[in-house]
Formats: sequence, C-alpha cells, structure tokens
Amino acid sequence: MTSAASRKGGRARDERLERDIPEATIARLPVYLRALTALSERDVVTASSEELASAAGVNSAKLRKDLSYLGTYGTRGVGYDVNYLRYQIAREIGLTQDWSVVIVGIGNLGHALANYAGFASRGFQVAGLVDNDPARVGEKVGDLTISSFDDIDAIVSNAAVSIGVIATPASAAQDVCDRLVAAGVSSVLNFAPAVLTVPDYVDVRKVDLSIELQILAYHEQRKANGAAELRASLA
Amino acid sequence: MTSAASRKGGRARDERLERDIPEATIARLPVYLRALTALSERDVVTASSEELASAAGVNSAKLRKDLSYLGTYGTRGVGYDVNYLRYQIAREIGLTQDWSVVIVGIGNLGHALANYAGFASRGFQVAGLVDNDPARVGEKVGDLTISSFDDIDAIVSNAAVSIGVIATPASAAQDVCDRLVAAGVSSVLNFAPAVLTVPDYVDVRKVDLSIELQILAYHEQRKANGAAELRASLA
DNA sequence: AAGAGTTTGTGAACGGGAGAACAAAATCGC
DNA sequence: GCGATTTTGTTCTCCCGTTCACAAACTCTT
Ligand SMILES: NC(=O)c1ccc[n+]([C@@H]2O[C@H](COP(=O)([O-])OP(=O)(O)OC[C@H]3O[C@@H](n4cnc5c(N)ncnc54)[C@H](O)[C@@H]3O)[C@@H](O)[C@H]2O)c1
Ligand SMILES: NC(=O)c1ccc[n+]([C@@H]2O[C@H](COP(=O)([O-])OP(=O)(O)OC[C@H]3O[C@@H](n4cnc5c(N)ncnc54)[C@H](O)[C@@H]3O)[C@@H](O)[C@H]2O)c1
Repeated sequence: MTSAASRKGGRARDERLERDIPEATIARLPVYLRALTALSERDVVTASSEELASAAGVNSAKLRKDLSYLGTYGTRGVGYDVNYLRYQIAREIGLTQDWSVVIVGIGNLGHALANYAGFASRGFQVAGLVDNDPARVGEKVGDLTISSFDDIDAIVSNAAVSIGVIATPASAAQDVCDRLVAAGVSSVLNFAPAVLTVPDYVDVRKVDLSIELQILAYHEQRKANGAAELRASLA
Repeated sequence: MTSAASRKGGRARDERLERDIPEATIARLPVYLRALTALSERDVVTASSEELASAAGVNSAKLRKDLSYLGTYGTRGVGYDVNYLRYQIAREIGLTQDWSVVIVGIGNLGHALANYAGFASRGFQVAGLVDNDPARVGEKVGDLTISSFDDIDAIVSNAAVSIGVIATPASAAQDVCDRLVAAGVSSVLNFAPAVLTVPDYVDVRKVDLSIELQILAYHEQRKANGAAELRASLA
C-alpha cells in the first residue's frame, strides 16, 4: 500500500502531485530560489548540492532531501541545472502566476511596504492600499492612492486579492483581519504584535520585530553571564 | 547523575541557572509576556494556564511546559500571579536591563524602524542611525540624527551597542555585517534578503518579507488546486 | 569498454518538540 | 479536618525534522 497506490479517486495522474512537502522545506525553498537566481545572473549553468547549500546557508544533505520532495531534478555526478531547478521551484511555490496583495494601515511601516520594490519583482502585485484615517485617504504613495477602509471588499474582489498585509496598530489587527477574511482574503501577513484568530482555511504568518529583538536579547544576556562566570572562575 | 549534580565548577548555586531552555520555548516567551502585560493592564491578578494559553494562541500543555523550564512559578489549583510571572519572564529574557541597538541603512524601512515607538517601550534604545549615503547623513529622524557609516565604531563602543539592525540593500548586507561585528556587535537582526556569514559567537536572526509571502503563496496555490480537483471530481 | 571519480537520492539513526494524560499540590465548602 | 475540585508540573509517547552514510547513477579518461 504505497501512497501512490492509495491515492484517492483513482484518476490516473503520474505527475508528482503526491505532495506532502514538509513545512520546514517550504520555508527554505524561497531561499534556494534566491540563491539560484543569483547564480543564474552570474551565468552559472549547473551547481552541485554543495555549492547551492553553501549559497543558501544550509547543510548540503538537507538541501538534497528538500529538493527530493519536489522530484529528481538533479543529475548524479553533475549537479543541478540552475535554470531548470529555478523554474521547478518557482512552479512548486506558485510563483509562475502573479499574486495580488492589499496592504492595510499605511503608517510608518505601511509606507515602507508600499514603496518596496521587492514585491513586484517576485510576482506580488500591490492591488490596493487601505487606511481608516480620513486624513490619509487620497494620499498618493508611489503609483497608488490610499483608499478608504470601506472600499476593501471592492478591491479584494476586483483584483482577486488573496493575500492581505496588516500594518495597523495591534488594537485594530483582529478587526481588520476579520474584515479581510469577510472580503475573501485567505492568507494574512501580520506585522502587528497581536494574536489573530481566523477560520481554518485561512493561513496567517506573522512578522514580529519585537519578538526577534527579545530572542537576541536573551542570547546576549546568556553570553554576558557566561563571560561573567568565566571571569569569576579565573579570579 | 542529575544535571544539577553534574554541574560544572561545584560552586554552590541553588538559583535556577541549570538552564537549557529550548529555542522553541524562548521564541514563545515574548508572546506570553505580551499576553501577561495585556492582562496586567486590565488589572487581572491571576490567570490559569488555560486562559494564558488562549491569550497567547497556544496549547495550554505547551505553555505549562514552557513555563516549567523557568521555574515553578504557578500555584496548583489557582494559576499564575500575573505580575510575578511577568517579572520572571522579563528577567529570564533579559528585559530587566536596557539594550542599545544601532540601525544601519536609513531608507524606506530604516525610517519606519527609526520612528517605531515599540522599540523603547520594550527596553530597546536606538543608540544610533547609520547610512553611507552622504546626502542622508545629518538628516534628523525623530530625536536622532543620521550618522556616517564611519562613526559606527564610536557609536557601538560609546553606547555599548550589542544589537545591530541591517536595513540596507542585500548587496551591502554582508559588508555592513562584518563592520558591525568588527565594531563589537554580537547580535544582528537582518532585514535584507541575504545570507550572512558570521563568527560563532554572533547570533543572527532574519526577517524576510519575501519569504513569508512566498510561503503564503504556496499554500494559496494548494488551496486553489484542491478546490479545482474538487470541482473536477464533481463534474 | 572499463575503471576512476563525482554527486545525487534516500534509508536509517537520532534528537527535539508537541500533545495527551495523570499524579501531586493547592483551595474551597462544609 | 476532610473530601471535592481545580489546576499545575511532569512523564510518556509520538511525530517531524536533521544529519549521516552509502549505493546508485552519471561523466570523463584512457
Ligand atoms: N514601524 C515599524 O518599524 C514597525 C516595526 C515592527 C512592527 N510594527 C507594527 O506595525 C504596525 C504599524 O506600525 P506603524 O509604525 O506603521 O504605525 P502607525 O501608527 O504609523 O500606522 C498605523 C496606520 O494604521 C492606520 N489604522 C489604524 N486603525 C486602522 C483600521 N482599523 N483600519 C485601517 N487602518 C487603520 C492608521 O491610520 C495609521 O495610518 C504596528 O502594529 C506596529 O506595532 C511597526
Ligand atoms: N521597504 C520595505 O518594506 C522592505 C521590506 C522587506 C525587506 N526590505 C529590505 O530591507 C532593505 C532596505 O529596504 P529599503 O526599502 O529601506 O531600501 P532603501 O534603498 O530605501 O534603503 C537602503 C538604505 O541603505 C543605505 N545603504 C546602502 N548601502 C549602505 C552601506 N553599505 N552602509 C550603510 N548604508 C547603506 C542607502 O543609502 C539607503 O538609505 C532591503 O534589503 C530590502 O530588500 C525592505
């Protein structure tokens, strides 16, 4: 009873759709993609798992195992064809199509995000900027104009937005999230320091500067304590 | 042979310094801290692991196990004293002292970070803003003035900066990182989409918007495929 | 054509973290 | 004072992810 044999439906499908790619692997694929793009720009044609792994900052065994979930795209004794692998990873992640995003909360951070060129270059189109401050509505940011929060349903359905970015204060985050979900968004990237509750089918990822700093602080403290202990033991 | 008995040195130390707190736990402590602060502001005196866990968005068993690494700060049948636990977590993370940070690269993102109030409120002091663009040096951002990149050594040593934030383009990130480390920084928070190489004693954490979006895109694609398959099987 | 040299793909061992479950410890009611 | 109730702290089991190690598969040289 292999997983291929027990596939539901019985519809013939020899494509590699028997996917159960581990979440940890998914999170690394974009890193590999970036490394491949850099190699491609330097006109490198093939790369070994060792070279790729070093460019991506991971162990080569891990990289090979990660890639093996996608298929057997390498050639033993040779390595991986840079452009071919790049295309396969992009396709797997879903970057062969464009994705529309809407940014909610155009304050300090929202402005930076709206001006960020790295969005479009990776296939993410900013389809709308939304803020509930009447003083902000109408303001131009780059090519876009800030819309009222009430326009969110129209923006989401017109542009087929599936990803919402929340850059409002934490106190507004859950409300904004609910409205986004009601409008049809099914993925949320949250910059506000708040825990969001969403229906099962909605994915949420958070970016939390404050948590990152606190983790660094913890390790700094440990290093400092270790150094202090060392000094004490030498005294 | 308990871990307490085998502690190195033999120096009596009944404080709970037998720490080997799992990294996954460390990453959640700031979330608990935030939940506790919110409860404290609502004058809640005690909270059960169930209540805390729900506020933090985790499983209560996981929360209890996490807290047990710090010590036995709860009371069976009652719960946790909010303020007491808050202090203990803050102490464990190292937030009872202030930390100085320097931000390098004051462009779109750097400006947002420099203006961010959430820094100081959690005990992180921005000790300096640095940019290598001569046109930017001297510009005021909030209370601070942008310094030249050459001043970095002075800033780091004068303010005892241990944490550096990199918000430059990816192409400059490794150079900037090297300079930060040379100046004495031992923790780095990197916003640039680049893999950084550092000595062992330096901690690096990265915040990568593009990766987060790509992970969301992958799941969006899967959801879309699943829906398509469902429609096909019904047809 | 065959042997030497490379490098992939994967089986297997290992380690760490998640969650269920429960005994221990505290409070409360009477 | 004691049983009922609540809730913690911890043990145990399971699962996921990492890493090692090596056979299989490919190229290159002679
Ligand atoms: N600025 C940073 O560098 C930074 C860093 C990390 C995290 N954050 C977090 O990102 C979020 C935004 O930070 P910021 O500095 O840009 O804050 P900000 O106050 O500058 O901007 C918030 C914006 O959200 C808008 N807003 C408020 N409620 C809204 C609602 N219900 N609907 C739509 N828009 C609404 C406000 O009008 C404002 O324009 C905060 O949660 C903050 O904690 C910011
Ligand atoms: N803007 C965003 O919302 C956003 C989001 C995610 C990631 N990022 C990443 O953050 C980084 C900064 O983005 P940005 O939009 O602020 O870019 P930016 O071009 O607006 O700012 C970069 C700044 O870094 C300075 N700089 C360049 N080289 C330097 C050096 N060697 N030393 C010191 N300063 C130097 C430049 O003078 C400029 O002021 C980029 O790597 C970008 O990919 C930005």
